[in-house]
Amino acid sequence: MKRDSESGGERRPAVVPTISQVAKASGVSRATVSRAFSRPEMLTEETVRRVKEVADKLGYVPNQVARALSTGRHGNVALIVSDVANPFFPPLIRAAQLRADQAGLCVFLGNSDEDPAREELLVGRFIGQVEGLVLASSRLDEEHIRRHATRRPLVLINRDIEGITRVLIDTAPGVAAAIAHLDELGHRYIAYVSGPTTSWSNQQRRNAVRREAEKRGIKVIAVPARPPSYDTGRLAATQIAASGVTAAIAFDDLVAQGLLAGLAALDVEVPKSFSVVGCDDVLGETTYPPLTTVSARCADAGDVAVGLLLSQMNGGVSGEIRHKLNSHLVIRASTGPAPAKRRGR
Amino acid sequence: MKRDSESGGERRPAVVPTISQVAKASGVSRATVSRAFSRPEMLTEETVRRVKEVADKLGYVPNQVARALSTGRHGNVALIVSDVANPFFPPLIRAAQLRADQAGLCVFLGNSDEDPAREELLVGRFIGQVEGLVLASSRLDEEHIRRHATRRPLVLINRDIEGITRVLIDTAPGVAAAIAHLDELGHRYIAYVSGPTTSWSNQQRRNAVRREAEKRGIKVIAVPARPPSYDTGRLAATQIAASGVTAAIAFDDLVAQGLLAGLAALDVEVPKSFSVVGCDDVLGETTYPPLTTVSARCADAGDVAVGLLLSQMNGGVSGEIRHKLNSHLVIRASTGPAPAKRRGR
DNA sequence: GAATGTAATGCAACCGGTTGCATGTCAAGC
DNA sequence: GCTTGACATGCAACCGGTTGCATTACATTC
Repeated sequence: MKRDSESGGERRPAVVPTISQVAKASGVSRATVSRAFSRPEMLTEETVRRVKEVADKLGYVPNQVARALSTGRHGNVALIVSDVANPFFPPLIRAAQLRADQAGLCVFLGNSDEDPAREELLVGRFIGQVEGLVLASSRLDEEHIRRHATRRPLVLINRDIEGITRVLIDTAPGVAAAIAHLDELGHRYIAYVSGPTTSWSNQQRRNAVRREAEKRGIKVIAVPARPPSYDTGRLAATQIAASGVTAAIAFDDLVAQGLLAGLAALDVEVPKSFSVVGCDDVLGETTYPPLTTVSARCADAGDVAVGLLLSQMNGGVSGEIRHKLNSHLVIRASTGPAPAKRRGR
Repeated sequence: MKRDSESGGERRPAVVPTISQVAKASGVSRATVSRAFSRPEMLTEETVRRVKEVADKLGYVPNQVARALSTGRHGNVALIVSDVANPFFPPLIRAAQLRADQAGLCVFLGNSDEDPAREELLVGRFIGQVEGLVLASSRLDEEHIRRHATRRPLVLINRDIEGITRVLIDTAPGVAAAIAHLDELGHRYIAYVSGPTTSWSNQQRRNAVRREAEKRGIKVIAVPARPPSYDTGRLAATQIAASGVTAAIAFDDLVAQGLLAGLAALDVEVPKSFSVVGCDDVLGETTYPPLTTVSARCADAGDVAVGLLLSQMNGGVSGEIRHKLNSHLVIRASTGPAPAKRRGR
C-alpha cells in the first residue's frame, strides 16, 4: 500500500530496494535472499516462496552490477561492426540480438566506422563489462585481436585468424554458381567489380570468380569500386560498358545496385543487353530490375557467432572452430542471355 | 620486467591488475590510486605522474563495474528500436552511437521487434546498468513509459507523451511541400498510402496530407499498406492504379519503393504517367527512378536524442522538452506533370 | 618559535550482491 | 538415548572501486 504513488507528489527517482531490505522485511539473512534468487534449490521451497513474495511486494530486482562485481558474470556481450548503416549488418545485428536475448544477455553495439583505432577504443570500453565479444569484419590487426582473445571469449565474423573462433560466410560456391549461370546464358567475357583489397570477403570472392571463370574459359577483367557503395558502383558503369563485357559480378549488392543505376543512365538495358549479379542478398527484390545475387545468409552469421560465443563462455570449448556458412545463387531478373552481337566478343 | 611475457608460455587469460596492485607497486594507498584517475586535481602532479606510470606498466585499467557499484554511474546508455532492419533506424543508431561515444558512453542496443512485451523485458534488463534510455518509436503504453522515466532519464523518439522529453521528426512541412509540388505539377486527385494506425508518424503524415490537400482543393483517398514494407507497397499498386489517382504519397520510402515496383509490373510509367513521393529519405537515389521524398533527418533524431539524454543525466533539466526536427522535400525523378488525359480527374 | 592554515595523502566504511565455512536443527541408526 | 549425517540457514569476507573524514607535512604569520 505505502508504495502506491499518490497522483501528484513523488518526483524523485523511485528508490530501488536492496537485498538488505528484503532480508529485513522477510526476517532472513541477506545470504538467504541472495540464494532465493540465484540458488533456490539450496533452500526450502517454503523459504523461497516467502522471500520472493516479499521481494515482489517491495519491487525488488537483483542489481546486475553488484552481482557482476562479485561473480564476474555480467550477462553482457559486445558486438562490434564496421558500419551499422551498411545493409549487410542490420540483419546480422538483429539475429545476434535475438540469440543473445534468448540466453538472457544484453548486447552492447559498437560501430567502428572502418577505423581500427576507434575499434580498439570500443573494445577497451566494452571488455571490462562483457563476458564475450563478437567482431564482425574487424579492421584490427591480428596482434590486437589475439590479445583481446586471451582476455575474453571472442568470435570473429568474416575474418580468418588461425586459432580464433570464427564464422566465415563462404561465398565461393554461390559465386561459382553465378559464373556457371552466366556461362549457360552465353556470357564469355565478364567483369568483377571489386571491393576493399583488405577485406577477406573481397579476396574470397575475387578468387572464386577467377578460378571458376578460368575453368570455363571465360575471360574476366577487374574494375574497382572503392569504397564499395552505391555511388562507386554507379561510377564504375561507364568503364564497364566501354569494356565490351556482357555481364558483371559485383562485390556486394550495394555496388550492384549502383551499377544498375549507372547502366540505366547509359541506356544499357538490363537484362536484355547486359547482366548484373550482386552478392549478399541484402536488398531482396527491391532493386529494379530485381537483382540476381549470391545469397550469403548474413543473418545466420550473427546467430551462429553468438551461439559459438555462448558455448565458449560456458563450456570453454576445446580446439579452434572455423565455421563456414554456405551460399547459393538466387536468380532474379537482372541476368539474361548474352546479346548476340557481343557473344564470344 | 617480471611482467614482460616471455614469448611462448602464458596461455591463461591475462589477469587484470586491480587498484590494490597498483597501490602496492607505487607505494601509495588505494585511495590515492583511485584519485589519480578520477580526481587528479586533488593530488600532486608528481604523484599522479608516478601512479599513472606504474599503472601503465602493469596494464591497469579501472574496472567500470566496480566503479558503477559505488558511484551509480555506469557510463552506459540504452537505445531501444522497434526494428533494426528497417532502413529508417540504422542511420539513427549510427548517429546516436557517435554522440554517445564522444561522451565516453557505451550503448546497449535493444530490438523490440514491434512487441511491447519484448520491449518491456529489454528495458528491465537494461535499466539496472544504464544511466539513461532512448526509446525510438516505442510501442510501450504510456503508463509503462512514465514509470521507467521516474527511474532513469529517458528520451523518446517519435512518440509524443506530455511531460517526457521527446524528439519528434516533424514531417508535416515536408509533406505539405510535397502536396504543393504535386499541385504545381497539376495533380488534382492523389492517394496516401498509409502505415500503422498506432504510429505517431503515420497520424502526423496523414493529417498533414489531408490538411494541405484540402487547402488546395485536391482530392485524397487513403490506401493502406500494413505493415509498412516493400511488399505491402507493391501490393497496393493495383488498387492505386485502378483508382484513377495520378500520384501517391507513401507512408515511408520502403512502401514507396514497393509501389514503384508494383507500378512497373503494371506497366505504369513513373514519372511519365504517375508520380510517387516517399517519406524519410533513407534510400537516397537508390530506387529506380530516384525517389522524390520527404527528407526526415532520421540521423539527427538519434544525435539530438542522445544529446538531450546527456544533459538530462548531467544537469537534470528543468521543464519538459519537446524537440521538433524539421523536414523538407527532396525532388528527384519519381514525380512529374500529371498526364493530360487524367488531369482534373 | 609557537600558532594557524592549507594542501596532500591515508584510513576505513560503503556500494549490493555472492559464497566458503560454521552453526544449528532434526531424523535416522545403533 | 546418544551419535551421525543431511540439510537449511547465518556469519563474515570478498569483488574493486569511491569518498567523508582524520591525519600528516609543510608554509605562513605574528
